[in-house]
Amino acid sequence: MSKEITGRTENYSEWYNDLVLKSGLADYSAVRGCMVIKPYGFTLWENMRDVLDKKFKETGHVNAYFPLFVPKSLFEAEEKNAEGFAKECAVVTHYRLKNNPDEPGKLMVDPEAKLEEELVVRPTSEAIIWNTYKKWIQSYRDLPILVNQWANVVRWEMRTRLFLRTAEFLWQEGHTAHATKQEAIEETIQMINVYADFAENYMALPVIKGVKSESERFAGAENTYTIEAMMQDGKALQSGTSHFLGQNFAKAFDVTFKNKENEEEYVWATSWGVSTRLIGALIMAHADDDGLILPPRIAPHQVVIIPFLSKNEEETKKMIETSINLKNELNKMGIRAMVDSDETKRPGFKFAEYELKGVPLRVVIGPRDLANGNVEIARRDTKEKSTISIENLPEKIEQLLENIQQNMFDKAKTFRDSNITKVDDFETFQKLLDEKPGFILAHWDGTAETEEKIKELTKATIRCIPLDNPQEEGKCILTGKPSKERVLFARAY
RNA sequence: CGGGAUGUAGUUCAGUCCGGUUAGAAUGCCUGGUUUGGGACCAGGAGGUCGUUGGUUCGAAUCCAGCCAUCCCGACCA
Repeated sequence: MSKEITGRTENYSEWYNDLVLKSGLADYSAVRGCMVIKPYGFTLWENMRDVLDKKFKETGHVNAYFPLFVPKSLFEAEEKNAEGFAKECAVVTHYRLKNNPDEPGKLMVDPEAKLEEELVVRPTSEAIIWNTYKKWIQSYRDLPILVNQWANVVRWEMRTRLFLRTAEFLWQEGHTAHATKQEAIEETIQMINVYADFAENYMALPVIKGVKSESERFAGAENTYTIEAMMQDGKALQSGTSHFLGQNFAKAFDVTFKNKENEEEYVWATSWGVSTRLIGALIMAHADDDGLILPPRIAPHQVVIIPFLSKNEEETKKMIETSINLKNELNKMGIRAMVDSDETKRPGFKFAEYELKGVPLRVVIGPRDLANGNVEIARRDTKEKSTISIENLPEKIEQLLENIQQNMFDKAKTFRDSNITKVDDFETFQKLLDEKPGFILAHWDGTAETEEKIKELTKATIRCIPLDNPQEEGKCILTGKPSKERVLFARAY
């Protein structure tokens, strides 16, 4: 009642904003395009981060930290990369403020304190990292270098949206250096697989793995792998990328090593990243008009236990006790459970509040339940309520959480799959994008010109060329030229 | 960056067109009481640099200009 959420069908954008703000994930800030990630949102990010970090370490990576600032001369060294990001770089030009003599109490940039060389606020860290790697690498024995960093980056976007596109955002960026091309390519593929595994098994977000077309490729990369997810409005969201950088950065930063044959060679590189944008994906893939629906594996709270308070003090005490015992048992099993015994809020209010926050499972313990040895359980994903015996409750809850996790994935996958259509003529292609938004598999002649033209006509872009794509003869949807496989088209965030 | 809209109490908004006492409502908040199986009720109370800076005026939330922020559409975006 107090927190009205705009309906999904009414206005999808407003629905999204309402959810982010009212569920307590994030807030706007006084800085253009920058948001505050609130504790609830940050806990969610921490959970995602912890899972990913573990996976990175399991695959041999270590964390490090590189500077926020990149001297302009370093930044521009890899030309394509620099050019790709140039338009959205924040630049530090001065290092001091001073009192404004014309306006007492106000500060001004001290013109005397101009930097000799401007510092670019990193939009990504390849430049500063490869400049560093040059010092670290002399021999094949120094390779591979498998480093990741958790950091913030800044991209001065014209139009921002909470989590999906903000001027500053949090992410991780892996930067690896290898002795052979083969090894670097394997690394690139390994990491896109790590991302896909994370998206599907933790975020319950089905993704399509693929390769970017040349025009959608990361600036400075030889090849970009991507995972693409479908949102509930049928649009695609690029959810993670892994780049094979070839020797581009090694050449730009003169990073060479002596191989076993005592020959000087350029180092092979990869980089890969996912960001807080994933939280946007989570919302748009799963949430409904009542609020967020978070997958149990990363939800800040997996279970909320709400004791009903009774006039009978003794009874109330007992319900709270039972609640806390259950919480402790769940915690012991590694389940993130909380008790809300706040007397000042009524149960109905709490129900609505935790539904808004997307807590996967709600356990209600009231006098009636207590007397019968039952509790009421409500799952967020299906909104089903059931009364179950208190016997073996923790085990049942554990099972239910797994069930919810799986159900969320299945539901999202069914939705996605039913919104992927094979199309063979351009008229249908155009019509479908407007009438039934989703992904379209269509033939493409492989040229950037055709891709550009299709984008102009339909606003749809090639999201990726799926991996393990079935090969089939066909004709380009636009030009009719021969094509050997279908590629994935969609309108995208 | 272009077009449109908005900015008044924690929140949502009225008041602005047509300047004039002490700026209102709902909700939220605080206190007390009654309540409690799906967003409770009664009584009392606190809470506002009207986004910001400047201008016009005897007088500005109201008119004008700049700036800041947000939303929507577009352009742009690995």
